[in-house]
Amino acid sequence: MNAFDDLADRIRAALEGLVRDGRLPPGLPLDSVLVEPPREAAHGEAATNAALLLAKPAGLRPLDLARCLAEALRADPEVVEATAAPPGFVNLRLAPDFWRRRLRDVLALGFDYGRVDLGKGRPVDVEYCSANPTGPLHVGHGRGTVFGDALANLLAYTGWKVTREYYVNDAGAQIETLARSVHLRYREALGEAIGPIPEGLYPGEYLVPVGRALAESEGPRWLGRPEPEWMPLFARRAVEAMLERIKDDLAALGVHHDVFRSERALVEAGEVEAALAFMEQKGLLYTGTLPPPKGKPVEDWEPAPQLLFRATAYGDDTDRPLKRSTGHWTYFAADVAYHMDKWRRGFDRMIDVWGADHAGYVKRLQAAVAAFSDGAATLEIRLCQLVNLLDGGKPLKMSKRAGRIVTLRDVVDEVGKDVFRFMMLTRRNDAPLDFDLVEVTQQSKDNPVFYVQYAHARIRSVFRHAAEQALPRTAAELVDAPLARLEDPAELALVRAVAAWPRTVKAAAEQSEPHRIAFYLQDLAAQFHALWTRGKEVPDLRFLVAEDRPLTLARLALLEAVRTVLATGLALIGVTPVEELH
RNA sequence: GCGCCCGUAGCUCAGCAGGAUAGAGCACGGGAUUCCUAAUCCCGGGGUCACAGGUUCGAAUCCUGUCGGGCGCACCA
Repeated sequence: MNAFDDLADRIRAALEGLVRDGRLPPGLPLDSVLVEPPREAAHGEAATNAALLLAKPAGLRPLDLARCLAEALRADPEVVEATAAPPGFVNLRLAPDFWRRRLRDVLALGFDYGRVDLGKGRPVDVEYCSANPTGPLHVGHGRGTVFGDALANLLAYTGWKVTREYYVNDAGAQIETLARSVHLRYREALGEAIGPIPEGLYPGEYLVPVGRALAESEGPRWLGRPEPEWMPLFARRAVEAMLERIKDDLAALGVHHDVFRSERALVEAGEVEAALAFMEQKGLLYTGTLPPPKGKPVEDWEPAPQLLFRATAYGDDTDRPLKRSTGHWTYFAADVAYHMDKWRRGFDRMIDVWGADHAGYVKRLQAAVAAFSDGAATLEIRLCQLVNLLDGGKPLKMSKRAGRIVTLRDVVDEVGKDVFRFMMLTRRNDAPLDFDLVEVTQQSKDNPVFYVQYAHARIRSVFRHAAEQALPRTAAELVDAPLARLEDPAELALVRAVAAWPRTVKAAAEQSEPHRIAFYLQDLAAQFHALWTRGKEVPDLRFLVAEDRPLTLARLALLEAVRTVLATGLALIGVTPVEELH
C-alpha cells in the first residue's frame, strides 16, 4: 500500500481510538486529514495537520490535541518518534522497515506500483491535437499533443477508460482554400507556369506532391473547369493527403489516437440539425441580434438577427451565434453537435486540449455542454501556452504565411521523440515554454532528459556488472533481498523518494498535470546520482560489494526499484528509457 | 472596454488540497575522479513570492482591488 495512505489510515485509526476513549467528540471530519512529507527534513519523515484541522470542531487547543494524537501514535510499533510541534503539527519518524517495505511492493508490482483506481473504469474522452488538415503539424501543435497524450496515459494508469480522440475540421472555408491551393499545384504539375502563389492560398511546398498525384490519377480533365465541379474531389483528396501526413507525424511522436472524428461526416449525417433541435426543445435557442463586437472596431459590421444559444444562462459573457448571416452553421454549432456526439457515445467526462489562442472559446463550449446535458456531463479544457522555438538562443520565427513554417516533424527528426516529449512537459501547460534546438540536443546536466535517462542507464550499467558476477538481477529474484541492510541516510532518502511515487501519480492525475511526473523523475534521478557519487567517496557505499553478498542483494533490490519507477514514469510521459548513453 | 492566463533568486522555473525557516536548475565562488560511465556529485552567497487590503490559528497558495505582461474578443477556423 501507498506509504502515505497507509499513514493516513493509522492516524485516522488513532483519532478514532481517542473518540472511543471519550477524549475527542464523535463526528469529526477525519477525511480531510492530510499526511505529507514535511518540507523541512528536520521535522521528520511525515507530518500531519490533523490537530490543526480538528482542534476547532473538537473544542480543543491545537497543540493539546497534537500532543494527545502524538501519544496515541506512539503506541504503533512502527512509529519510532511522534512529536507535537507548534502550532499543532504532529511530526513522525517511522521505522526504516516502514519505508523499505515499499521496495518490495515495487519489485512485486513492477509497472503497477503507483497505480490507483481513481477512475473506477469510468469512460473519459481526451481530445488533443485536432489540428486542421491543411498542412503539416508545427511545433505549437506538438506541445498540446504531448500534453494530451501524457494526460491520457496518466488517466488510463489511474483507472479511467480512456479514448484518445482527434477532431478533423474537414469542413468549412479553410478546406476550400486548401482545395484551391491544391488545384493550383495540379495545374503546375500539368506544366502550367503558376507564378507566385496568390494571397489567401496556402503557399507551402507540401502541397506540390498532392497536386502531382492528382495530375497523375486524373489527367488534365479538371483544367479550365468551373470550381464547383472539381471542388469536392480536390477537397477530399487534399484532406486525405494532409491527414495521412499528420498521422505520420503523430506516429513519429509515438502518438496514436483511437478515434478520428470528421466534422464533415458529422454535418452530412445531420447531427448538427439534430443537436440544435434537441437544444431548441429545451428552450436554449432563440433568434436575436447581438450587439457590435467590442475591442477593435469592425468596419463592415451591421446588426442582423441570428439563431443564438443562451450561453449567458450558463456563465458565458454573451449569447453565441449558431448560424451565420449566410444561413450556414457556425463552427460553434458543429462543435456543440460534436460534443453532444461525445456525450451520446457515453462520455460524461470530456477533456479538450487546446492552444491558448482559443481561450476565448472555453466558456461558450462549457456552457453548451452544461446546457444540453443538464449539468450531467463535464467538459474540462486544458490550454497549452505557446512554444518559443529558439536556435542557440535566437528566436526562430514560425510563420505559416511566410512559408517558413518549422514543422513538428523537422524538430522531432532533429532532436528525437523522447527529448521532444520530455521537454514539452518541463513546464506547466499554462506557462509559455522556450525550446532551444541547440540546448536540448546537448548531452549535459543542463538537459533534464539526459539527466533522467542517465540515471536509468547507470542502473542498467550496474546490472551489467552484476551479470558478470553471476548475481541475481530480476525483480523476482531480488524481492526477498535483506532490505534491512539498507542503512545509510542516502540510501534511505532514495527509498523515501520511491515511496513518494504513488502520491505523485495521484496528484498529477487529479489535477490533470502530467508535468508533475517529469519533475518527480528529475528529483528521483537527483537522489540516485547523489548516492552514486557517495559511493565514489565512501567505497562501502558502492552497490556491488564482493565480500558481502546480502548487502549487494539489498542494494540491487533498491536499484531495481528505482529503475522500475523511472521506467514507469518515463512510460507515462511517453519516453523510452535507455540502456546506455553514448 | 471586457474575458481568460501569468507575475516567486541575476536568468529559466517548481511549490502537491492554505502549514513550520519559500525550493531546484542555470549563472557566480570554492571543492571531489586509482573506482560501478565526472554526461555526475558536495559546499556557499543570492528573495519585499508585483503592490495594497481581506478571510484564519496560519496565505506564494483562497477573495477583492491596483499595477505590469501574454492571449482572445460579430459572421471566420
